[in-house]
Amino acid sequence: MRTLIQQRLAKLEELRKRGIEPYPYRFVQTHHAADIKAAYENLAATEAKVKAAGRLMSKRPHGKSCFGHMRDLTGDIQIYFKVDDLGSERFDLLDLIDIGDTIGVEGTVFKTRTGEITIRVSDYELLAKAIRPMPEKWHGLKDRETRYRQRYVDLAFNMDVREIFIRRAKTIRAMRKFLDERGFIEVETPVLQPIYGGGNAEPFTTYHKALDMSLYLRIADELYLKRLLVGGLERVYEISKDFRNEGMDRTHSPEFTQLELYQAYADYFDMMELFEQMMEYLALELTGSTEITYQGTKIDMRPPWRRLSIPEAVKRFADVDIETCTDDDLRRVCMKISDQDWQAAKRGTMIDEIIDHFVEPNLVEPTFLLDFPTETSPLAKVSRRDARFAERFEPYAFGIELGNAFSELNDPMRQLQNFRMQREDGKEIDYDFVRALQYGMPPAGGLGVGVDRLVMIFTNSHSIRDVILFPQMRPEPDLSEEFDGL
RNA sequence: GAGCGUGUAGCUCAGUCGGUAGAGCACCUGCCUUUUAAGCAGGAAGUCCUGGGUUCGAUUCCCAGCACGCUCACCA
Repeated sequence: MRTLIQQRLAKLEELRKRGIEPYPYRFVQTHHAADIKAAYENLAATEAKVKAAGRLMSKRPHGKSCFGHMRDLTGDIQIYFKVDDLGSERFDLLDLIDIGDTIGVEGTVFKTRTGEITIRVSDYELLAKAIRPMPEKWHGLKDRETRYRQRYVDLAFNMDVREIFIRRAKTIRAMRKFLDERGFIEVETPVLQPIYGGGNAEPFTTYHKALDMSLYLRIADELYLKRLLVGGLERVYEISKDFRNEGMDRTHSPEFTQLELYQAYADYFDMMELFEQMMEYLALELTGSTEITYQGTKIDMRPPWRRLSIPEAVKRFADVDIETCTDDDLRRVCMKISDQDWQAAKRGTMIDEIIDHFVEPNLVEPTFLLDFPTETSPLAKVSRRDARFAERFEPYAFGIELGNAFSELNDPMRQLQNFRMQREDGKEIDYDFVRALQYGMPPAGGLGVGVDRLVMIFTNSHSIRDVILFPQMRPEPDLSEEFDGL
């Protein structure tokens, strides 16, 4: 390692000695690799000069000529250096250019005997010297730890990883377009919150020096967005980072992206339709088809999605009738799942447990799971059909929970009551939110969507870490000694 | 938090039933003007994750730790 870096540093010095700046300021690109391939016929016929830039990926010297591949945003293109074209001084200088260096080339386009489109370089320029050795050309960088920690190397060498993040950007762009077209206003609400709410998750805590107060990083945007409905904004959404101080696994990251939207005068049925339509729209925008294959399973996103009530689902997958069974019956089922203490557990908590364990894994085809127990849904309206349940649903596909939605509770006194129940579990009440409801919030449907999870589905990624550029990691051992003596 | 797995050259990986380690690519030195996982010849490169223990001797066995992965638990 040390010697490899030293060798390259020596080349860097040699370049400077020959009056070449290894880190110049600017290069004007006229074509990307993909442009050149697309416009090949014309470029070759007119012998037009192209200027392309990128990272040198391979180098195959043959005495007085040299082939290589260069990679830019759009892909790879072969480049060909010849002593006849460059003169011996410029040609010999190639010895000081390493794989991994960023270079700019100028030249004409031709096809080699084997038919590969290639730039015949008439002049070239070093744009940035790389002094660290690159991963292997054939196998690339595989080590997951290095890929996550040094995502820049992962992106530079694994084109499919780039593709994931490009598609992620497209997903979010399409989401915005879909909502903007329907009259939604994009807003920004506080990340730093004095009281956290809108979920039951554990928050991250931080501290503001000037105000001498502790603050929470938001776990959800819900309570602020609903205040905007009180203010008359009618349709709002926010795409934001939320933070939850809890375990990590393939579908949970402590820092994740959520879409939350609220629509006045709508209920949760409207949210189901909106969600279905959005998923169909996204699938078509991203893949051109409503059929999505994820980890080997193919499903069709086309509306309408299956609607399955919790009582039905539990009956079907766990063989328990929660409409007639006693708390003790539920307790017995929960005991089978895990041997923790269920004696004091609330009915809603036990039903959640049964859903997690027996129902979720079965929700592979697109499904709305609806009518959750009221105890675990304090921000939702009670069902018009059955007062034991809330008008709430969660959309599922491939067994992954993709969101959460309700007919939003807008009765201030009932909301206060629900908050007071939660306070028994040590949760602070957001009185300002209740005050806002006292001014009157229109009836509304609300929907939260896990953006990272959508991206997982649309990119066939197994883990949420694969769709987050810099996933959270424990610190690596001290790097400073790698730099000692440099 | 628990169980299992992984950690060896810059990268991808072998290997040592306990005797201080190998391959391919990358790197260095030669030769080669349409090659392409270029080729040929020669060379250099390792704290075998860390710390203890057993042993004449540990990269290998044992214990503890660290990092990462998978599964489970936690998570409205």
